[in-house]
Amino acid sequence: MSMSLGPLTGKRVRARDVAQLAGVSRSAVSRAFSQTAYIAPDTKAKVLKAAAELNYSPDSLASSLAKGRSNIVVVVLNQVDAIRGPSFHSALIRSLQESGRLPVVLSLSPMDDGASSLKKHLTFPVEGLIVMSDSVSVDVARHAVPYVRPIMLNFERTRSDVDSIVANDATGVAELVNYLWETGHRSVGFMAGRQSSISSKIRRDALALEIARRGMHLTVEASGEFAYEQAFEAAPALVAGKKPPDAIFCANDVMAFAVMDYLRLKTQHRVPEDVSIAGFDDIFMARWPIYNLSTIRQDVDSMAAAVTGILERRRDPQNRKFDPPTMVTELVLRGTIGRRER
Amino acid sequence: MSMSLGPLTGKRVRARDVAQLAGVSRSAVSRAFSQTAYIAPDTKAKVLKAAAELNYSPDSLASSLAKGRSNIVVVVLNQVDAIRGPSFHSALIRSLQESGRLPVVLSLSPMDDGASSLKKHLTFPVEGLIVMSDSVSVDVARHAVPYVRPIMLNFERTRSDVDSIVANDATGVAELVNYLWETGHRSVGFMAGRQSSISSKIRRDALALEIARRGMHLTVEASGEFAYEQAFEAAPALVAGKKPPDAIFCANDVMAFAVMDYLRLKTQHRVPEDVSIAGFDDIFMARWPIYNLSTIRQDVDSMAAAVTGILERRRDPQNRKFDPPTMVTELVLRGTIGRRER
DNA sequence: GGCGAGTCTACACACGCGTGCAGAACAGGT
DNA sequence: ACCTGTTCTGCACGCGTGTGTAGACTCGCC
Repeated sequence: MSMSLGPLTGKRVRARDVAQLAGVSRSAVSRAFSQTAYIAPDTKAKVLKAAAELNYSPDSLASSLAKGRSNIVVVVLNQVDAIRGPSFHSALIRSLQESGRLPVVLSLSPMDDGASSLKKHLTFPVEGLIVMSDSVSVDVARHAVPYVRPIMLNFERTRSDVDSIVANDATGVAELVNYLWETGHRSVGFMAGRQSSISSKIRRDALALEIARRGMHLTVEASGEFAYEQAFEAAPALVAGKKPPDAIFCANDVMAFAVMDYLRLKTQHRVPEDVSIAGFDDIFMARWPIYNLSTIRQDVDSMAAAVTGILERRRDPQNRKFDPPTMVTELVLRGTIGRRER
Repeated sequence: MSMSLGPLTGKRVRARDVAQLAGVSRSAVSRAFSQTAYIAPDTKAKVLKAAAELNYSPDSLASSLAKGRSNIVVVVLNQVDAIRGPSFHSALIRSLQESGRLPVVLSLSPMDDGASSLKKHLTFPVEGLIVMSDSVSVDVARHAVPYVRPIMLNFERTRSDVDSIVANDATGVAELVNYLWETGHRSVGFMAGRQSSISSKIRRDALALEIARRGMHLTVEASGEFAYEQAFEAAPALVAGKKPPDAIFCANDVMAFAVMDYLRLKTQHRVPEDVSIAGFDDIFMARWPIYNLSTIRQDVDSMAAAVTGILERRRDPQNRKFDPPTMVTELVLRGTIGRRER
């Protein structure tokens, strides 16, 4: 299998080498690899045989140049583990490459709004631009690659010149509140994410709405910036009163871990006997027995597939408008939500 | 700032557009953006002004094609959070892009050795190939991109046709063992990573060597596959005897968390009073107060910089041999290593 | 054998850019 | 005024591939 090819063997093999070996013209080689172009079956077979022999495949970049259609998709993020955790990043990358696209990752500094860095680095034609960073605005994205419709995954409000996935966070939150109600919880605290984050706002609004509908009470709120350290610092405020809320909902899982750790390390409150905890995302650590967190799951694989689906539809530019895919959330019940007898 | 450019404004601007606006030839535009080519200062200024006006920068892919030198670097991994955690991935991506390279991420299925998938996806010229997956062998990497010297970060044994970074895991482990010795530990258990992983083997060998040198005892070993779940399952074996080891060293942090969680959830052993725990990597969770893990840190930023440095040196192909950069590790002492009175 | 219809191949150009080379423009010296 | 040297620009070709088009070739029929 590994034929021990010497040190850094020669140059890449080009179409003309294959043509020479197969005894045909270079353009015949090109046609053999094209889906649409016309070519006699036996010439095609001859070419493919020679190509396999030389281990040739067409240079996809030169091909992009010639066709005027690139297969490069740029994924913009701040940190790999920012919004949906590394698992979504993995799923997205894999989905892109399995659909024959080339994922290029662009990582921004935490506070970079991308205005200059996007234009500096995006000096090549792209098929798509996927923005996972919530510090990059729609305007910046549109301006950085004016000839393409960006796919915004930071949940900025929908605009016509932008594609996005409608993450149905509100439904998931409603489901959670309903379960909390049924299990006897009446007062709820909320740990918010970043101020600028739309998803944090969506989750908070849904929480407030559903709570009000049932006559429950949103008793206390704090902001944890989506990060463990800040949430740990902010946690005391959530249980400061004489009576802590029945349950605390955190805008993501990591902050839920911080609240749990604060409660067990610094207070006498037990989870879930005294305080119930719920998170959002269902990252891999939520299943660890020490947390065993009840949370709202985003299906990262179907989200990634949805992104690829958008790119697929947008290949035909006359698809002006179509329904943005809606992502379903799932309430995952583990051990951090108890029952309150009434 | 955001001048509300209409919906999907026209095509990309090319060099000839700039040339026309500046009143020069297209090649003058090209020269204006070149570092080496000769051009009169005022023509250059004229061109750059026109370029700024049109928001132009040269297509880096077409440029690669023309120069016969690509700036694309492919990063191969299994999962984003596989070997060194997402933080190294972030650091590497950023280091690459800041050095003007284009990072393309290729994510393999967990068991994929890459033999076919690498050849299928790498259909374009690359400047470098960085392999972070330990399921991809040197031979596969060499064969997938025969014209380039891969940079292997899975610590396979050094070969002349491959570049790699010498991660000085052994020194870090020696430092740890020395500290364990000084704090009175005499018996040590080891939680290994994957069988196939070279880094796990390096760490185990270093541990065994240093322990033997001091007349300490490597009393028990288990394998946790670098993963929390498997480590949690394997943890009982480490403390099964009538007397658990004084300390347990885990080949990475995540497995250390699993062992700690097992001990506190399922046994009476306290950390660090009864059993000391040490990990490897210093991922962000190691600082969480519930773990507060003593561990061996890899400096992800300098590792990433080292990778970029290798690419830089290899731009000149006559640099046949140079010393591979050595990464220093640092012993991070937190709360999971206690003192044993003797 | 000649001729028309049909099938396929090779030529040539294009994609956007880098760069060797020839020659234009210009300055300075005699 | 003429020559030499220097400085710069534009022409033209090449990077590897896709594809419209003209024409070569085959085949069948009269």
